[in-house]
Amino acid sequence: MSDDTSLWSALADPHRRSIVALLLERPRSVGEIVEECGLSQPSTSKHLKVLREAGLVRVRQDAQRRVYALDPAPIAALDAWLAPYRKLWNRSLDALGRRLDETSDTSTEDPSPKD
Amino acid sequence: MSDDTSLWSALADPHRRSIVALLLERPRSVGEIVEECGLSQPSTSKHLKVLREAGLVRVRQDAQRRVYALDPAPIAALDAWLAPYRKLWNRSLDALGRRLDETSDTSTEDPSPKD
DNA sequence: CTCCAATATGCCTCGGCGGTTATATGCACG
DNA sequence: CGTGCATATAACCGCCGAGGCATATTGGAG
Repeated sequence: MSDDTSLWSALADPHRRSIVALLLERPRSVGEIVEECGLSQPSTSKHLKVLREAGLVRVRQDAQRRVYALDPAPIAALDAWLAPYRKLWNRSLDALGRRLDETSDTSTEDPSPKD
Repeated sequence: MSDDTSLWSALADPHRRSIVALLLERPRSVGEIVEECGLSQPSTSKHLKVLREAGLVRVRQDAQRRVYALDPAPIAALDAWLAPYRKLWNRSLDALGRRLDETSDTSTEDPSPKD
């Protein structure tokens, strides 16, 4: 059930955004995630449950370990939500940039999210 | 300044997302917003305060009315946050068989969304 | 079968959020 | 100056979410 609200509220938590950022690098087991973001194991498991129910992550069972990985679909949904607004800020950036420069590409320059 | 968390949690509420969507069409006074999304006036004012403090909206005072309008900057921040993940799901779409001739730049290449 | 390691889940507490009602503030107008 | 409209704020309350601790569950090793 990945309705928009569960997706947004899943990402509203900074710890969960950290987890998502971790999983962007590579899939990880719960233990790794616990160690990386310094939360307790039960708390981490709960966050992972929220992310799971929001459709943001998937689990693969490997012996006793459970390896979590990002599911790109909800990210795409976010992107779709964002699309109309992107027009808006492109427009206003354009209005600004008209006086500044011709740099129309102010987008993806950030290789690593730290959040 | 609006940290990421206040931005995300501001958008985590469906009513606030409705308000933002309303303001995407055009700036509106509080009364209009109240009428459109069916909330009470105090509740609406609170939501607007949250959006204001997240930097998502700005106010212009017009006599007794206060006209709210979208500020595109935080939307751009969201877009920036999304960028690394967008690469991910582009990749997976590719894995599904889509042949995207992307060179190395999967950034905003002006998708020209239709109205 | 038993024990252990890895993870999930239940209960409890607490702080914050969203809603409502009542009230304050600010501005225009007679 | 007082009245009325538009909006913000205060005070209060119910609820949900996040964290901690203890415990259940599951799979593997011996």
